[in-house]
Amino acid sequence: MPEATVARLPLYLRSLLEAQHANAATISSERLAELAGVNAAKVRKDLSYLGSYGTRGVGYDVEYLLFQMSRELGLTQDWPVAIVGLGNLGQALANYMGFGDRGFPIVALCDADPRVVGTEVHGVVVRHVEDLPVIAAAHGISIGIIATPASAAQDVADRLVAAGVSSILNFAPTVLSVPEEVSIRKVDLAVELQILSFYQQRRSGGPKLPPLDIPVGVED
Amino acid sequence: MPEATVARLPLYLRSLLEAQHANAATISSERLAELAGVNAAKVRKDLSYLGSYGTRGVGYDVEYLLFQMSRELGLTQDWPVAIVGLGNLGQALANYMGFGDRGFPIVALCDADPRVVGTEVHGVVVRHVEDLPVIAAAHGISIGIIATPASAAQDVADRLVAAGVSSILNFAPTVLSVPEEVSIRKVDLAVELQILSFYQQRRSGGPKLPPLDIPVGVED
DNA sequence: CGCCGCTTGTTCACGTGGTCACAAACCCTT
DNA sequence: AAGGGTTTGTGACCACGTGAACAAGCGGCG
Ligand SMILES: NC(=O)c1ccc[n+]([C@@H]2O[C@H](COP(=O)([O-])OP(=O)(O)OC[C@H]3O[C@@H](n4cnc5c(N)ncnc54)[C@H](O)[C@@H]3O)[C@@H](O)[C@H]2O)c1
Ligand SMILES: NC(=O)c1ccc[n+]([C@@H]2O[C@H](COP(=O)([O-])OP(=O)(O)OC[C@H]3O[C@@H](n4cnc5c(N)ncnc54)[C@H](O)[C@@H]3O)[C@@H](O)[C@H]2O)c1
Repeated sequence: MPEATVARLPLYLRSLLEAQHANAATISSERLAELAGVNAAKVRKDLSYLGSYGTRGVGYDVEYLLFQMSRELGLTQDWPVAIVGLGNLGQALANYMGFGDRGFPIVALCDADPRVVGTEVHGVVVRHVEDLPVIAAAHGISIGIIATPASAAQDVADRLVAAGVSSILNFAPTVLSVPEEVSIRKVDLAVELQILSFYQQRRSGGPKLPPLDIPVGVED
Repeated sequence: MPEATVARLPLYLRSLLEAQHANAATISSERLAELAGVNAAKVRKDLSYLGSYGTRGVGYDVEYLLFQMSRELGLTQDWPVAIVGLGNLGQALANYMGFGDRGFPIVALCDADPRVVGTEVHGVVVRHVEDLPVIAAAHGISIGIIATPASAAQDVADRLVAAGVSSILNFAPTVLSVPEEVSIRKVDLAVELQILSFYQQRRSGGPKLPPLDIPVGVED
């Protein structure tokens, strides 16, 4: 299945939940596309990777498609999550209710700062990052979230991998190297803002300054 | 310039800053590729969109490339940012130092909850979201961050657009519709976790259950 | 029972992005 | 001054993802 399709499945899932909430029994690819903000043809092609679960002339059965998609995304089981680094961001994540509700219970919190270790966040006691192997094994943790400063991120990633965690979500602005069999995804807010800045300046600044593509043939 | 290239420029920028920090005068595409975690040929092609700023046999002048790239990304000026919604996430973002340092000062905070309005976060007083037009105009805000519940996100987006904001970063798990001339980027943590879950189950669960692509000829 | 409108699933053409490979260009050494 | 080693910039090719179009299939209606 194409990576691009996988990345859209969660959007469809969310849209299906909305449709279900609105008591829709079936949904057309066009409506689903509208809810998910994509092209209808793309929706049909994506869904066809899951199997032929639609009915021509009718659409897709919302309940059934929800079940199939949840199964495909691995959401029929819970995936316990550990958060490492409980600063501003880590605490916000730990306090967020939306994860546990959706099958990603936050069962472990780790930090290296002795002032943070032992405190309680959202009902979970913060443990020392050294204890990761024991904690991970005890809870069957397979997903880890890194919310430490960039300087500590690679070390934390290594510890997570050593503890048997094979999926990592990284908020630190740095490139991590992990074994091939470990999935890694990154969320970098500074990058997002800079991308916005690029297009913003394209629009407003426009070509005020000359392109300045005159080569730097200066030395002579 | 290809969208994919634009999305990588910030990575190169960060890598160049690292190189600069390590007192490197020049840097090769290969080294830069290593730091940014991409292919070297891709680096060269990406950089060639900025102009021919390299020297064959030598590499790229770190300082000069930093300047050119900052200029291209619009980072030679500050872009004041407003955050709307100061719950868990919004407060974490407001307290984060990394944005102001990199040219994205957080100059305004808005919320709708009267218990939050008037409080101070990281030295900035939270204003009511109704006042957005005045606040935005006063500070010249062009970038807005939405950190409200999903149910309020579209309303907030409309308010931001009405206030003249033309770049939006959305943390709420919902699809927003905005005018064509407004850039929008979204960060959805639940989606990221679900993508990880998909590959996790592919690895661990593997094809334990049969593909189950037998059509649902059930009703009879 | 057959026709008609609707929606899916799939095919095809296209555009974008990624990778490879190599000539051109540069520095340094001799 | 010339040659060797190095690295850029780019052209060609390939893979992937996207969007449009359409036949096949389904339900409902007359
Ligand atoms: N806070 C935000 O809004 C925000 C925004 C964008 C990016 N980020 C990134 O997210 C990361 C965390 O940001 P933050 O504001 O929460 O930082 P923070 O400094 O508030 O918190 C970092 C936490 O990590 C802990 N830590 C440090 N080294 C550790 C180690 N080796 N093992 C375990 N824990 C360790 C610290 O004790 C601290 O509790 C940073 O990389 C930052 O760049 C944060
Ligand atoms: N906190 C997290 O770690 C986290 C993780 C993933 C996604 N999110 C998403 O980020 C968003 C914010 O999460 P949170 O945990 O901070 O939520 P929260 O409930 O803690 O805070 C939401 C804030 O938005 C304010 N608000 C509500 N309606 C508003 C309106 N119309 N105008 C202005 N402000 C309004 C509320 O008063 C509140 O202060 C949510 O959409 C959530 O799904 C948060």
